Amino acid sequence: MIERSDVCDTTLLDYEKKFKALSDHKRLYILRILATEGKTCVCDLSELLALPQSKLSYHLKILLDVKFISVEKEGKWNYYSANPNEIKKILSSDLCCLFYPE
Amino acid sequence: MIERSDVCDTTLLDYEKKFKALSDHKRLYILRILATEGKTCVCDLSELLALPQSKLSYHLKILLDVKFISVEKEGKWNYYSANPNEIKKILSSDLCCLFYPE
DNA sequence: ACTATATATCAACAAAGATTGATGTGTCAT
DNA sequence: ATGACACATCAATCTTTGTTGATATATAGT
Repeated sequence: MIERSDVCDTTLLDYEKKFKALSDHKRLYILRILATEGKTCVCDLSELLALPQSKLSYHLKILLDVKFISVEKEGKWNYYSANPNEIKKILSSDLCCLFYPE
Repeated sequence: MIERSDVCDTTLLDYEKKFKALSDHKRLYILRILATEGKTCVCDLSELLALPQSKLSYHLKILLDVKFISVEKEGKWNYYSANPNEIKKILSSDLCCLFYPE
């Protein structure tokens, strides 16, 4: 639970950053794919989303920075996956079904 | 409740817009003031937030567009207030306390 | 009608974010 | 060690947002 006393400008800046990460439909789409498909490597994502690799890396980094997703390195591949808990901290349970269908 | 079938790209574009509205700490701050203080006119907001009128109007419009706030005209004044329900549709209950302290 | 106040809107500019193509780095197979 | 692949990062550019100061509109009081 967030304490009222935490709700200072610094906190607002943190949330600004998180909402900024969500304020792009490409990134929302990426999140949805990762949430529903699970662990996925960049090259597969690139195909699924029809996004060039470099653009994808750019957007993945933004989502990574605010911890909505995380990476695991396995040999040549980087597997990305969604962090349900971080997402659920922010979004209403109704909205979560955008990413996590019942 | 949002149906899985609604979760198409058009929907994502709608959410993109809502998150964009939240992705600025000035606007988050405006929301918080409106949520806690209730109905407030632009001139009072301008003082409370130390924002010039024109900048404030710009940000209010963005919040208005996505229905997080609404206006009532009364004589010379425009009174803005937060729309708790619209905000609660989007944000987790934890996060809502950013705006609506228990 | 005139003036003052409250607010919205506009045009010019500045700043931040996104896209593109190229280059760099690490890993694997040969 | 060489070549191919997976990916990150970078610099240049383009696009979108935000800011500023000025102007426009509406209302209220005199």
